Amino acid sequence: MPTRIAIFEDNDRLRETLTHLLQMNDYEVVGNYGRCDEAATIVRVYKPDVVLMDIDMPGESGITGVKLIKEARPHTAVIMYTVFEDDEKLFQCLCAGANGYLLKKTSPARLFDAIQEVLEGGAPMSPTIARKVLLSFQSGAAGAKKYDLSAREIEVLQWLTKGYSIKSIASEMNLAFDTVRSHLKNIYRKLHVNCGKEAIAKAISERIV
Amino acid sequence: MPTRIAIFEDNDRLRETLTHLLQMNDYEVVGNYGRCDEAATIVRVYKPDVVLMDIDMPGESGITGVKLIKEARPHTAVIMYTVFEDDEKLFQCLCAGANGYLLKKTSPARLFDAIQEVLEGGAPMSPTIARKVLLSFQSGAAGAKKYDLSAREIEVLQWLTKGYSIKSIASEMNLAFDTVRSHLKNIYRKLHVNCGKEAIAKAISERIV
DNA sequence: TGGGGAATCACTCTTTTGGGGGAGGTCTAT
DNA sequence: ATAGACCTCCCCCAAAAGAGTGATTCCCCA
Repeated sequence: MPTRIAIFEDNDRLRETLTHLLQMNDYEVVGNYGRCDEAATIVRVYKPDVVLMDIDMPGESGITGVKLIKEARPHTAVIMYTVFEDDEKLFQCLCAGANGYLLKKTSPARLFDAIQEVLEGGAPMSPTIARKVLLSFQSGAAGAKKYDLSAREIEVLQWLTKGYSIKSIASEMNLAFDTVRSHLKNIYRKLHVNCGKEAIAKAISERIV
Repeated sequence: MPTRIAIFEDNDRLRETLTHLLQMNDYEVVGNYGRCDEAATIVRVYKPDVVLMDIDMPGESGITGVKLIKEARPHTAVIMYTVFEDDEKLFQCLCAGANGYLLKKTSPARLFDAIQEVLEGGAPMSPTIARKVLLSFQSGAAGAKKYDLSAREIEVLQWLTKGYSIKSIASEMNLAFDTVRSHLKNIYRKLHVNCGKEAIAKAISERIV
């Protein structure tokens, strides 16, 4: 049986074009919609295998759309299909559960590949997107250098981000309690924070450690 | 001029095969090595555009290899080429700065595509790898459900992970100081931690919030 | 050779946190 | 209606953390 596809895209012209394009290639388009407010109901009723989701639409955004679909029918594969390539929207989509992320400049051939890929459990992404995703993992030295942390300070910060108390850190590093505290004071100053909790939040979210 | 490629792979047979395969397709293999202890020097001297890097090798691992190469010559594109698809090794490679991650079952055609893709600033990944990467962004509800946190507790935890003090959280949420503390006590119990610092570390690294 | 940063440790003082209670209200499900 | 959750707030007390100040080494480098 053919792959069932639903399209959420507010540009009427593009939506129709996509629909025809897919139909000509033996896909079954089970619905095409200009907004995704009812996305949850739609996927429950029409049970698409794959959803192509735009981001910028009237009413609920495609980001919300992904959330709705993933809550309603988690195994539905959702491929974002958008012009946006800014980090903000990208990572919001990924966190919402998107299975792929294609830019609209993607060729039809690649679009078909992507649909196939996502059906096989992959995660199709446009090259620049994949790059952003991998870059988001880059860690360590960059952040530490940025804040000019010394080797010892980095070490203390690493223990801190594991949730260790000052006493425990001192014990682990074979240092006096006050020495660790001294390092921490310098760390807080360099990171522009006022307490260990902020330091942990900053260190982890900016991947300093 | 042809693309310059260096190969780090401890299996002699595979290494030779790869070398010939690449040479037959107009790539210039500037070196192939059975270990990556000297990777830093090698990339500095031979200036490859792309490096194919195995993980399991005698001496330094390929993960260390990526770090060395990225420190020595950051714009060198490194594609992991390995049989491993466990999360541990995968994310270590990505954090070390890998630009791509291919499983050894990848077809030669796809390998060439990947080299081209990484040269164009992309991030070639085998489908199952790409999937793991995207999955690592899935956040929120999953973790929160796992630890059975209530809506209010999640809200408090979110403020906490931003580094807010109890007093500030109370102020932000228009609650009494003791109410926030009460929520925190329950959060700590549910997360199996003993203090806010541990809670922040756990919440962020497990993407509970 | 003198300055400066890093690393080490010490003391005091105040504020913040965590752990232990308890208590009253709402809401839901049985 | 009764039990069990959340959510809300209160008290006490001890431990931990933060802020300020200062001192001693060691090593690098200008």
